[in-house]
Amino acid sequence: MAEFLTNEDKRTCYCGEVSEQMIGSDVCVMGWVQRRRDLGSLIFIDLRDRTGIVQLAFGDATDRGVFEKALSCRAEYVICVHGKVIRRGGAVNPNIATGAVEIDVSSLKILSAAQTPPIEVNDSRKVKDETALKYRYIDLRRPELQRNIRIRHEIARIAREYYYENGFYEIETPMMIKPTPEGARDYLVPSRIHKGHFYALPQSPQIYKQLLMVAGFDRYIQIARCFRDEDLRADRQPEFTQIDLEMSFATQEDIMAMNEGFIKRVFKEVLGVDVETPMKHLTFREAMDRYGSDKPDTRFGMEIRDITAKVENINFVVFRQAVEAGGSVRCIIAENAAQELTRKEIDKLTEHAKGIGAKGLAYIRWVDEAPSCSFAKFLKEGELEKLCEDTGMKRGDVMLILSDKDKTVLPVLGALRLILGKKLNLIPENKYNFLWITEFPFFEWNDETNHWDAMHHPFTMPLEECLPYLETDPGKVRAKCYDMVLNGTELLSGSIRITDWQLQEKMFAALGMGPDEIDRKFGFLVDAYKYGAPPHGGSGMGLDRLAMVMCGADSLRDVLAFPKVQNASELMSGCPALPDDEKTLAELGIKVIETDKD
RNA sequence: GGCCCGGUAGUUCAGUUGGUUAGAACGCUAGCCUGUCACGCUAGAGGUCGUGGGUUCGAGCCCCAUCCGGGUCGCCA
Repeated sequence: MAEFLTNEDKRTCYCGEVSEQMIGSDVCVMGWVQRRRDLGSLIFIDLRDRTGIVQLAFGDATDRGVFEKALSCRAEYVICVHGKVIRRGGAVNPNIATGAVEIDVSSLKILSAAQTPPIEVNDSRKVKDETALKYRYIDLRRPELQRNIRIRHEIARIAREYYYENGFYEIETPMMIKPTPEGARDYLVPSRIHKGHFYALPQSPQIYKQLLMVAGFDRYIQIARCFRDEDLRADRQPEFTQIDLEMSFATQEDIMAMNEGFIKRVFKEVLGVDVETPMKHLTFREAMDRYGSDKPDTRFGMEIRDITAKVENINFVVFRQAVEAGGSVRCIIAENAAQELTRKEIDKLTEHAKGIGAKGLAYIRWVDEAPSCSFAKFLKEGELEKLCEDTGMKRGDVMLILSDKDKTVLPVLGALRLILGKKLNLIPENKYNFLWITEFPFFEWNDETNHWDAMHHPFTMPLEECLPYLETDPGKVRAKCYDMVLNGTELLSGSIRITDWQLQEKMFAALGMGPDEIDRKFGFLVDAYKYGAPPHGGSGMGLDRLAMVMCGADSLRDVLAFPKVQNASELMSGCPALPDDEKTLAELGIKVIETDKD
């Protein structure tokens, strides 16, 4: 039978706060039993709460009843103790903050007698995700997760403080909105009153925040929950949080600077790291050319090089065909990697490259006296040596060469670059490389639907200089759109919005929407811009991703309290689920149809 | 939807060419122990080998199917 707290049980401090300054004073602490060490007539209990651990001591002088209770304590019991802080009788434990002191316990209440937990609360004992997530409420007690969740809280707190100080209003936008077929799949919520109709959960507060600018609020911020019904990744959850903002009468530079200010502050306050601002800028084109990615990790080099001109005299049909088809020949050079990158390893990389769209991968590997080359038989005397010399390839290096359309060559080399960076340990830890990527293409050709899609979203302002190409050459149109990238992770995406309704209609038209469709889907937005709209723009920063990088975690799961697994279910509660009474579905006018698994 | 990896005790794992009663560590239970802190020592309990089917004299191991978990490509305006 559990004991209860009374008015005398007032916690005086957290476990991790008990210090040498408190020696001699009476304290009351509460928490979970981390471990009990029973030495016979001497018992020690490590008591844990969110701040850390303090040792409780029970011995000769301890009241027998209290001693018996201490004896009965097991892992994860929740207890409340009163006692006196004393210097430790034995050795100091340098591994914990409270290692010089202990509490000589005078009373103990067992508030909850825990069953033996299925998993241990211990950072050093790795439990597989499946089990850990099923018992998430236990796993979350681990110091590492406690710390991550706390850091996440700090980020959110600092965001609010910073943006409030800068004149932003926090305004909530609806969580139940109109479904749109554009972009990611919506999560749908059925309407009881309007049978057969659905609300969508927002993929972002995009349109509403723009309307808040039209409404004159000038500066808006929201720590906004967003939903996308797409497949998960380590850095992608179906439900995620953005630090979402919008500013009126602001330029792209103003918005970037505002975000930089936040990043500078949050890194300083949380990690003690000074972030240099203004951050470096790279256009989308440059990023693709040099790193094969619109979110390059610039913590290491190995940049992509265009060697089309250097191989034009080589009579290798693969290169020739690619160039004739409008493509290019490009390479990355892994310096001093020839020992590690064996023929077998290169074969693996080739397979990987094929898996992501390349037709093949050529290489030069220079380990012995003379370099070996996958297309040697197509080379004339001296050509290989000349190629090495021209590209600055040295003995000990490996060059990976790809020839195809740029659309294939660049991302594949970019992916190989990242794999090699990790494999060859080229990525320094504790380094934070921030970067703005700008001038994204507005349109992206969709091979499946055979029309242009908006790369960012259709409310993005094109660069003025690109307006003439809108109808003639959409592929050339670049946008006032910017991503903040940190160590290869896209942290933020934002843009200046179109505030001219006629231009907005033009953009919709370029995306293949007829007047009726525009009116049906976005009529209210176009209308809004007819009644006086300030120029404005904004951004959404991934709070989860920011927390992930700041915590040094590999997965969003490590910074979310209750994450979902790969198939978008949650293992603890077992959602999603079919409502278990028929009335619920009937009221919604919904009938579930059994389908074959496809 | 594709590809790759995994599923054996409460937990993390080992398990040889298919061969006796499936092992270890930690955890758990009991006993002993006055300075431990991953306490120590002694003893003990604990297994539908993810599930279903097949091959075989015999399957944790081989084959087929399926479920679950992880990574990734597609997808993510």
